[in-house]
Amino acid sequence: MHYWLMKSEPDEYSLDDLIHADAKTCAWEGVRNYQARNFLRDQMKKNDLAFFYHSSCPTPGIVGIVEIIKEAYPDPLAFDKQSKYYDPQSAESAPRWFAVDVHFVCRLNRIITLQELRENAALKDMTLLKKGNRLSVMPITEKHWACIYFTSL
DNA sequence: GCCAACGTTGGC
DNA sequence: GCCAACGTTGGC
Repeated sequence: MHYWLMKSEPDEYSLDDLIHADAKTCAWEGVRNYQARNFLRDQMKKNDLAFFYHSSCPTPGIVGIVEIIKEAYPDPLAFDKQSKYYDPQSAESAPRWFAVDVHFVCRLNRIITLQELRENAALKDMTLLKKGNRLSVMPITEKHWACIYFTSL
């Protein structure tokens, strides 16, 4: 069992969008960073949990929890010429990019803001808080997961 | 393999 | 909109 943090820009796709999606489920597509892809493709397993993080918005932070319900499969947007995530170098016979399916678990009682995460000494080693970190999919330790979850209660 | 130029992320 | 910090591309 692994824990994750997944970023999404709420203008693009927010936790509310997921709550209102069919079966409260969506494909996590459009990851175009190799390190993030490797986590997603090689280490994300069914039943893993992930924090849903809102980025590039007025108050960045963790807003909810989702569950991985389908492990990695080729990202269909990479084959879609109409998509901004289209990648001509990703052949269907040798896909370069991958997606997983996630299902809504809960909204946190309150947003745990990036500022609050930074101010929590117990979280200072979190990948998210490392200088220059730009990963949209990253692992999170069980300790950090529990710490964040309990502060949300 | 080096590295300059360019593009992107994402907080502020 | 600014800009730091990366990641990618492509000439050499």
